[in-house]
Amino acid sequence: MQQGTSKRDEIIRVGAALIHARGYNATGLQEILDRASVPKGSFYFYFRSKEEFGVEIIDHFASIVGGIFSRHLRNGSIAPLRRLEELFRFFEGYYKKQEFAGGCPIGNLSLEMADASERLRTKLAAVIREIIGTITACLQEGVGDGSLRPDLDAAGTAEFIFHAFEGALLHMKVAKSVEPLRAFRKHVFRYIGRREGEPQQQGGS
Amino acid sequence: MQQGTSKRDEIIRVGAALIHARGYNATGLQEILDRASVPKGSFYFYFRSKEEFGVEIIDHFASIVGGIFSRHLRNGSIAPLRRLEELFRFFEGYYKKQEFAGGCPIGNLSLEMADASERLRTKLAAVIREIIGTITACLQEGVGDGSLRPDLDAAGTAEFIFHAFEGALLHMKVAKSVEPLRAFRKHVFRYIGRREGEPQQQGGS
DNA sequence: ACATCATAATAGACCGGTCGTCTATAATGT
DNA sequence: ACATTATAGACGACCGGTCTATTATGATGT
Repeated sequence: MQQGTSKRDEIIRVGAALIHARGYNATGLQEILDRASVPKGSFYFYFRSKEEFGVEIIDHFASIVGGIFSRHLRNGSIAPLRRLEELFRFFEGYYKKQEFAGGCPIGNLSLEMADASERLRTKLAAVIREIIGTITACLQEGVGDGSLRPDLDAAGTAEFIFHAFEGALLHMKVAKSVEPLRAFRKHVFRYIGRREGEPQQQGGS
Repeated sequence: MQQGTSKRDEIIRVGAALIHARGYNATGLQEILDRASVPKGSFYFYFRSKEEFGVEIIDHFASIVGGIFSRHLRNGSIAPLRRLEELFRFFEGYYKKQEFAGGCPIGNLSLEMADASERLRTKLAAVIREIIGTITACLQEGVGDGSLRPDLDAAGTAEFIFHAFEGALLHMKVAKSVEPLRAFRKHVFRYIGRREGEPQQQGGS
């Protein structure tokens, strides 16, 4: 009985992987179903339409990506700025393993689907809002413990960091290189006040 | 009628607009050809394949986007930092007019096509490299005239600015709001050293 | 002027894949 | 026995990119 659900989950799992690799429009239902060994007709028993399925795929990605952000940024056992560092170091390792393919599934779907489906657009916007919220909370902790300037605009800075990260992932995907992620890390931490592996130098206040 | 070429250009013009609005995969040749009033069969007289056509579409976008960057950032009549400000102000106005639809055509195609076509990927990477180069040159001018720290890593900073900008456009597209672009401008100029919120100029437009 | 010929351009057939629907069947639980 | 849950896959209508055959066009040689 629980296996009934697992079949549905399998469609989502396989579909998410395929959509992450090829994109939403370039991925056909047939291919997903073939790989999941699920007959065509069953799809419309589990999902109302491809768009409906897309919403669930976004939920799936949101829980994975959001989970990574949360696990790192809410880890109370290390200092807030350090958490940020570890987070982006983690992503760098992950994407190196993937040979820079795929990129951010949320970013990919955002650019591909925002103008095509209002349903998916609002869903994606909510996911992004939450991720930025997680970063914001971490920065606020940094303000609280004195490692960041007391007048720091945590929400705006978190948003800016998210922008730079997404842009770096885009650049990484197209350049097939770690370099964009390196530049991102270096400048993000310089911006918020931490030097990375470099001689500290007066940044001229 | 030596506009044999103009017919070809018309296909590119119409195709670029459609691909900018809907994406590469979601745009069919048929729709492009219908709107350009060119029969289906003629397409393969002008272009070898859809991918070949894609390369030309990227060239088209590159000349438009690259042109905007160049026109602003190589304008010797105003100070380098001011050029950057005007550039992003210009984009903000443009996207407001478009109601935040479309986003950056280069960014869109990068995420959609980088893993699907090596041909398009390298082309897109080159376009991005050139844009970052234009920003780099502008920053170097700023270093030269003393408005930026002498030890500024111009190339890395330019790259970082590009990342943040692309990320902001992504966020703008999905949130359908100017706010991401506002946050981007505020933090970018805070990072490179210009204080915002202080009346420093009249909106010269 | 006329026939010839290469090229420019068009027309539409072609096959395969798309999403989505439909009916038929099998497993399950009460 | 029977409704419910799930599987099965054919089918339709349509649209995708590509190809081959055909027709305009225009230059050339006599």
